[in-house]
Amino acid sequence: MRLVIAECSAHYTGRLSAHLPLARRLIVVKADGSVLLHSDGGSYKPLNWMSPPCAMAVRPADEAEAESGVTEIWTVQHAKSDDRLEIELHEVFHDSEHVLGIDPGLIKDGVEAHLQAMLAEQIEILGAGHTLVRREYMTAIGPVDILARDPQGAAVAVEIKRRAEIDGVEQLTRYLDLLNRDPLLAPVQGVLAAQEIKPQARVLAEDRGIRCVVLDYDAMRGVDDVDSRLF
Amino acid sequence: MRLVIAECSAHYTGRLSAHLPLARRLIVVKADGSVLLHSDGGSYKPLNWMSPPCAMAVRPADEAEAESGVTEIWTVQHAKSDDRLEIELHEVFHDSEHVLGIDPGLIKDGVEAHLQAMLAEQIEILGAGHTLVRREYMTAIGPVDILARDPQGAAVAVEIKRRAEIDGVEQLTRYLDLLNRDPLLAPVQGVLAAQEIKPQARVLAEDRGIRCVVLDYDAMRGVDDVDSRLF
DNA sequence: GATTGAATATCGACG
DNA sequence: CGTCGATGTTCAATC
Repeated sequence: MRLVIAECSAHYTGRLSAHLPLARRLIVVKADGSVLLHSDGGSYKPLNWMSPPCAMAVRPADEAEAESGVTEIWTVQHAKSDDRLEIELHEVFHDSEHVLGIDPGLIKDGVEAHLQAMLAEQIEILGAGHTLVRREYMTAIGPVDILARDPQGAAVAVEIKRRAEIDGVEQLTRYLDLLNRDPLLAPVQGVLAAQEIKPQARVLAEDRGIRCVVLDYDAMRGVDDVDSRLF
Repeated sequence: MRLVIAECSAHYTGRLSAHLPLARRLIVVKADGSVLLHSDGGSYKPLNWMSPPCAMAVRPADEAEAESGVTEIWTVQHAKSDDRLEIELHEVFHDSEHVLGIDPGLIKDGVEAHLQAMLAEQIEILGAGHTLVRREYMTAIGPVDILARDPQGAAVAVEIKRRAEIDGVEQLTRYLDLLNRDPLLAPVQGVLAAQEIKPQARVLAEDRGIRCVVLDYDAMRGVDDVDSRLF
C-alpha cells in the first residue's frame, strides 16, 4: 500500500464523467492496484477511485504540463470496463510504501447473538406467561440458545437464527431429542425463532411439532435497551 | 488528516455488531474526526469506519491489555447515534499528520453534457435529414442545448436532460417563446430529448406541441467516439 | 441455492 | 428546494 499526500487534480470517465479541481489530497494505491482519492472530510467514500482489477501507468509531465506545475500523470485504467481515472500530481508532500499482508476481513458478530439477548429479555414474545430459565443452556451436544418455561411450567427450547433454514430445524431436533431424555425437563417443546423462516424449514419444523416464531428485529430493538449492554 | 499503519483489531457496534481480527491496516483519521480502517485490498470501502459527526477518545492500554500486546485503545463514538468503533492498537509502523485544507469536491461533468455532445454528432437521431446549427445556442435567457434544422430548413430547438421532468418542459417552453419571436428562426419546433422521460413531462410536452425523443445512451455511445474528445 | 462483490445511483433526511 | 450524506444495504452476477 502506497500513501501519497499531494496537490493533485483528477479526471474520471466511466459511468459518468467527473473531475476534481487542484487540491491537496490523500492518494492511496492498494496492493491490488486500486486507487483511492480522499479529502480530509466527507464520508468514508473517496472523492474518486478506481476499483480492481485495474492497472496504473505513470509518466512524467511533458514540458507544457510541467509549466503548469504538474510533475507526474498517473493513468489508472480498469481492466474490464472503459473506466479510467487520470491523476495529475503537482507538489508531493508525503510518499510512503507499506506492506500490510492479507486481511482476515470483517467478521459480523451477527444479528443472532443480538436476537438471543433481546428475546431473553422479551421472553413473552413466545407467549404471555413464559419465563426465562437461561440463555445458552448447555447440553452434551452444545448449548441450546434459550431454555424457557411456558405458563404451565413445561420446558421450551428455543433455537434462534437470523434466517432459519433446514439446518436450524435439524439442530433443534437434536437438542430436543436430548433434552426429552431428561425426566426433569420432559416433555420439552421446541420453538424455532428467526427473523425470516424459509418455507421448507417451516414445513419441516411444523411436521415435527416445532413451533415457528418470526421475530421482528426492529420492534424488539425498539422495546429493548439490550443494545448498550451487548459489549 | 492523520495516517497510521498499525497492527490493530477493532469492534464495531451499531446497526450490526462486527469485529476485525488483529492485522496490519491503514487507519485514517480525518480532520472532522471520522475514522477509516483500510486493508490492502477490497474495494474503495473501508473494512470498518465511523462517519462524522463523531469524537475519538484515546487511552493507554491497561496492564492486562498491554500483556496481550495492546498499546492504545481508540474509542470512536458517533455523536448522534449509538454507533461505536473501538480500535485496539498494537505495534505502530507509521504515524503522520497532514494538513489538507478544504476540498473543492467532485464536479460531475454529467451525462447531460455527454448526451449533448453525442446528439450533436448524431443529429439525425432527430430524424433523417436534420442538420446541426450549433450547440449551446445563446438566447437572452440562457443557452439552448442544441439548435438544428429539419429537412425543410425549419429551426428545431432541443432541450437535453438525463431524466426529463416537468421542469425541462417549462425550460424548453421559455426558450421556444423567445426563439419564436425571432423572424429569422420562427417557427421553431421544440424537441425534448432524454434518456428517460417522465410521464407527466411527456404529457405536458406533447400538449404543447413539443416532440419527445428518448435517447439510448449506450447505443449512441457505441456509435460515437466522442468520449475520447470530451476532455 | 449460497456466496461474493460492486455500487460513482438513488433515496431520504435535513436545513 | 436544494444539498448533503447514507446505503453497517441491496442487488446482481457468479459459483
